[in-house]
Amino acid sequence: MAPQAIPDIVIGRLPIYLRALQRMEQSGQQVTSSQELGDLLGISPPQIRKDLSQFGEFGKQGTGYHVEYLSKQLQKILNLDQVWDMAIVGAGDVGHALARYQGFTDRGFQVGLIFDNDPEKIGTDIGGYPVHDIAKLSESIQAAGIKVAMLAVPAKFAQEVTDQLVEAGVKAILNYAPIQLTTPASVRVQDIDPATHLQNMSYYLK
Amino acid sequence: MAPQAIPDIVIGRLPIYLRALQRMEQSGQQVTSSQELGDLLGISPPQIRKDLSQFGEFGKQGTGYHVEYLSKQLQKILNLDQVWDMAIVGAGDVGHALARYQGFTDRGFQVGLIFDNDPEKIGTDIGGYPVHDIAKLSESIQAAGIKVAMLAVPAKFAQEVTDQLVEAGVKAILNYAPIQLTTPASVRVQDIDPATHLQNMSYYLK
DNA sequence: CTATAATTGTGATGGTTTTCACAATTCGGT
DNA sequence: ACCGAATTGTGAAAACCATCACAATTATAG
Repeated sequence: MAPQAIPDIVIGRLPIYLRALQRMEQSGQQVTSSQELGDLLGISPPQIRKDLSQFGEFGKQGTGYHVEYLSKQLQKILNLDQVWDMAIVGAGDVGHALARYQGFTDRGFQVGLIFDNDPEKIGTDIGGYPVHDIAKLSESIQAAGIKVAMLAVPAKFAQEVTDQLVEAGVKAILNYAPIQLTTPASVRVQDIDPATHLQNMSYYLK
Repeated sequence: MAPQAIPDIVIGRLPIYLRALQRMEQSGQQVTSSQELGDLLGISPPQIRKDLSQFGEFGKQGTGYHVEYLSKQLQKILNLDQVWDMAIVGAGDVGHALARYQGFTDRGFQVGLIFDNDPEKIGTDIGGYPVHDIAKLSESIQAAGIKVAMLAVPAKFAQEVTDQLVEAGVKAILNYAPIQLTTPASVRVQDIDPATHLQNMSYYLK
């Protein structure tokens, strides 16, 4: 029998655990426990243990988890034992902020190519990367073997650009456009829309 | 018995429904169905019907939902029948992009106050709004009665600023800092961390 | 060396969420 | 006026997920 598939919801928590562990690593902490992680993250300790146990036995009874070891293991599980090149599509304010964001380093990602359709922007530098003509999107991405893209174009163009990304072989899209993208099941999409997140919270206001 | 509390997970889907409905409104579409919404959003039609039924009966059998009416109802449920003023804390790249983002209008939010601690930035204009000294954070937010904040400061300062926001009466924080914030239960937090979202998808790569 | 406290990994239990199936209703066409 | 197709709202069933409780193990202190 095939090793039981891991629920999406479990995968979604692993990067949260990893973020906390890397923070501990940086501060020199060597050991932690499901209790401590849980307190820190607002997640119940049994939940954390159960999530981790899906992938193996990483802890030691009575002692807890070795921070660096667990961190490395999670990185391996999440395919972060390599650095993923990313394409940024759209060199507006959001694309700009993403290109200059220092937080990708050490978390498994780096900027590869940036694209825009504005002749004024093409050829200029953003965050040290040249802006390429979106006309060459598919071609360049395919040539570079890029599998991950961040989409920061107006909603109007988002689906059309997505289709090109998919055609170019991109398998993961971080979507900043406030629109539901349609992709084949083999392509993952995660949406980041500040208004949607805010609306979620506003239910609880008043 | 108290009217059964609505699960968080249901609330989380309402803004998604609303976004699709507003798009339909803009394109002049007057009527939709759980089937059409489901196809569009990748959510099963019964799920959509059940979610909506938690709040009332908005549809008509045989016909579906009147787009404008349902949109208005969802806005009311989400407390979006008013415009919420927001504070932006941190006038770096992210704060900049948020201040200039045109997507809040018509979705229930608008920028109120912007803060930074950099003397070079204080007093300058971003997106038409003046940047205020973060030293006056609590005071100004309290005076303006602001309940919603977007946090775009370095991780290092995020908790400290959060404490001030909480003290000033902020009840909803959209957190762009890559760190787990600690707040009283009465304060909602939503995290936006591109690296975390990317790491989630990278599990499925390869 | 032993007792105690801490902690994991996990089977069993309980709770939540999603899906299903269908009665009830509406609309359009004839 | 009637029929068939479309669609909602919802109770019941199924699937999924989180919590609990505890045996097993480890470290520490006396």
